[in-house]
This record gives sequence, C-alpha cells and structure tokens, in this order.
Amino acid sequence: MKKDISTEERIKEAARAVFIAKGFSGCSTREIAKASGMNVALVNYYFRSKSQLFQLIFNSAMEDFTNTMVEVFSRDLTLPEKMRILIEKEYEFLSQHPELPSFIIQETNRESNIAHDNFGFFQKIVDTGIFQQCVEAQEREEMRKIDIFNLTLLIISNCHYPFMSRNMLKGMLKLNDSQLIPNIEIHKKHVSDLLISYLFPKISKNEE
Amino acid sequence: MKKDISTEERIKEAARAVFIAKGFSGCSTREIAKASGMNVALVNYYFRSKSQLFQLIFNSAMEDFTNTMVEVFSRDLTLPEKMRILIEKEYEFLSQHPELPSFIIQETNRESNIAHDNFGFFQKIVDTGIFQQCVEAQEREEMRKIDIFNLTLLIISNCHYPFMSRNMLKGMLKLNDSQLIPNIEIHKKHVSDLLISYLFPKISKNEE
DNA sequence: CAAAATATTAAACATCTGTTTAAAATAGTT
DNA sequence: AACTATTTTAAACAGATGTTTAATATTTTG
Repeated sequence: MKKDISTEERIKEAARAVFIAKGFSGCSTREIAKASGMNVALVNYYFRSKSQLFQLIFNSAMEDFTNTMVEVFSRDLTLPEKMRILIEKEYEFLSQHPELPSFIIQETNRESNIAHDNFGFFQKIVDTGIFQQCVEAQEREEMRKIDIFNLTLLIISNCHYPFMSRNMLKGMLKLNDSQLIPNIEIHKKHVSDLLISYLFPKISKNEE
Repeated sequence: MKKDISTEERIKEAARAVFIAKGFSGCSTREIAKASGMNVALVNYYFRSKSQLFQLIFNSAMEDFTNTMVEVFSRDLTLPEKMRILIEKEYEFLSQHPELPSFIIQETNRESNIAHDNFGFFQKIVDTGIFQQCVEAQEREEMRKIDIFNLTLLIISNCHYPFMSRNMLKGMLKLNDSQLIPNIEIHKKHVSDLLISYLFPKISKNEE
C-alpha cells in the first residue's frame, strides 16, 4: 500500500523544470520521462496524462508567482515600506527563477488551456488586506488615487518584465549573463524609486 | 517565369497569424497550410522549411516591435514630448496587435532558436540619436541620470507587459474584454505620468 | 510463506510531425 | 502548335507524439 513517493516526486520535479523551460507544447512526455530517469509509461501511471501533470505544475508555479506578494503584504508595515520590500523580494526571487514570469504569461495566453482559474490566486492577495490599506491611505491623501488593476499592473510590469526579456535584452544590447546581473540590480533601484515616488508623492518628498 | 505572388503571400500571412497566436512549437505546418487554404507541400515549396518560414515571420515581427520607437524618436521634439507620444503610439499599436509582445518574448526565450541577432533592430533605435539626446539633456540636468539599458527597459516594461498579461489579468480580476480596454487606457495615462515625472523631474514640476 | 496490491517495464497503438517525391496541372516561350 | 518552366497536388516517408496494454518485478498484507 505504502508507495515509494520518490519516483512520483522525481517525475514532478523533472516535469516542473522541463515545462517551465520549454512550455507545454515545447516538450514531450518522453523528454520529461528521460529527465526524471523514469519510464514513459510511469508519467501517465502517476499523473494520467501530460495535460494533468501540466496543470499540477502550472498551479504550483502560480502559487510561487503570487507568494512573495502575499508574504510581504501580510506584514505589519506602512505601504511605502511594503512596496520597497516587495520589490526587493521579487527581484531576489526572480533572480533565482527567471523563467517563471514568461512561463506564466506564455501558458495563460495558450488557447486550449481552459483552466484559467487564476482568480483564486489573486484572492489570496486581496485577503492580505493590502487594497483596504491602500484605500485608507488614499483617504488620508498619503497615496495617489489609483485602481487595484493599475496598481497591480504597475508593480508586476516593472518586476517581472526585466526577467522575461533578459534574452531579448542580451541580444539587443550584446550583453552576456555576467553583465546582465548588475544592470538588473540597478534597475531594481530605479523601479523602487519610480513606484514609491509616484504612489506616495508627499512622503517621498519629505524623505529627500 | 512570372509567378503568382498571391499564394506565397497568402501562406506568409497565414503563417504570421498562426505563429504569433500559437508560437513556433505550438503549431504545425499543416495548420498553416490549412489556414492559408493551401497544400502542405506548398509551404515548403515556397519557404523550404517550417524554421525558415518562421525566421521570416519573426524578423518582420521584430521590425514591427521596434518600429514605433524608431518612428517617434526620429521626430524633432523634446524628450518629454517624445516620451509622451511614444507611449501614446505604443498603446495604440499594441491595442491592435496585443499578441506581439508575448510572441517576441516567448520566441527569444526558446532555446534551439539560434538566430538571435536582435542587435540590428536595436541599432535602428540608436541611429535615431535618441540616446545622444538623452546624454545632452542629462548634461543640462534636464533629465535624470539613467543608463540606456534601464531607460529602454522602463519604457518597454510599462508599455508591453500590460498587453502580454491581459489574459492573466482577465483571469485574476474576473474581467472580460470590454472591461479590459478602458482599464488599459487608464493605465496608459499612469505610465505616461509615471515615466515623465521620474525621468524629467524638474520639467514636470514646472508643468504642474 | 502465499496472496494481493502496487510499481515498473518494454512494446504496441494510432495519430501527428516535418519533409520529400513524383506525377499532374498550369503558365510562359518559341 | 509543341516544348519548357513553373506551380499545385496527393501520396508517401520516417520519425515523434500521447496514451494504453499486458507482462514482469517489487512491495505489502494476512
């Protein structure tokens, strides 16, 4: 009865790496099997189909995708502090997982991928009370009036796009990896200053 | 001798639509053939292989990708004016071609896609003299000190990511297309204000 | 240990993949 | 008109694809 979890887990880990690197339609079941050192049939034995295995990986990737936001927004801090720390943590996390943002975008844009119930992930962010905190700050005129949609989008754009575009940037500016890292580090600082001074104009004026 | 250009062109147009919608590994030669109303063999008759046809489409997509920048930066305007008009034009163009940014990112991140000579496209932007104009403005202290890398990245992030993420946003915020469009229109205004006030702090202070 | 349940394997399956071939249709040339 | 070059077609190709099968090995249970 007690099954050896190591094979199932090994397949899942290999699948995660392969799917995130190449996307659903960019890889085969056999490639995942080989990467995990297992048989092709075992993949379907444990996960029934390529699609079901993918759905599993995708959801866990979405979890990671929103995890930093949930974690930072749950802390007991002022909004500018949360913003600064979030950007810091996002850049830190994405430096370790630079393929994640483009994977998420690629797969949410793939048709035939029906199960786009990303609302659950967003709800976790809402549950941190961050948007309530924003409304209150806006009432006290400590924060610029801005919708949830635009606020979320400003943050994600400036945190995720730099990592998604790293290969394009390398090609366009003729950079190698070792040149890219410090540039992204500088970019983090720009993004931090940019967003905080835009969202909290008075406070950032006082700080200067 | 005189060949009917219509079939070749029809295949290219179908290929463009299919490739951009589904990516290189997300579609088949037969799908492109069917979309153009032509035979499978004709695709290879005119373009030799799926890869060569793709390369053609990709390059033309990269052309479109950088076209707005080249066009706006070539005008005889001040930097804040160029910035404002660029954002305006980018949002206008991408509203008509929302799939383009994620296509470019997806394909520049696909390994086995060797030919990443995106430098040529970037050179066209450099040739507009925009970066020289920035250096001069920075010397006159009319513009914040910022590297080409970070400046380019700030602009592209805030213009392209909103369109790349539209399906994710729709899923996360439970929006439909008709709700998305006005939100993106508002976002354009935020991005414009955000970037101009950050890059040209003194001037935008005078304007207020 | 024997029986039952679970895990693993190699092989087969039907279909799809990119590409090629060789014949047929069409257009162009003399 | 006949001949040549070009375009289009259906069919075949070899290999890859997701998935299933049926037999074997291993573990768990009584």
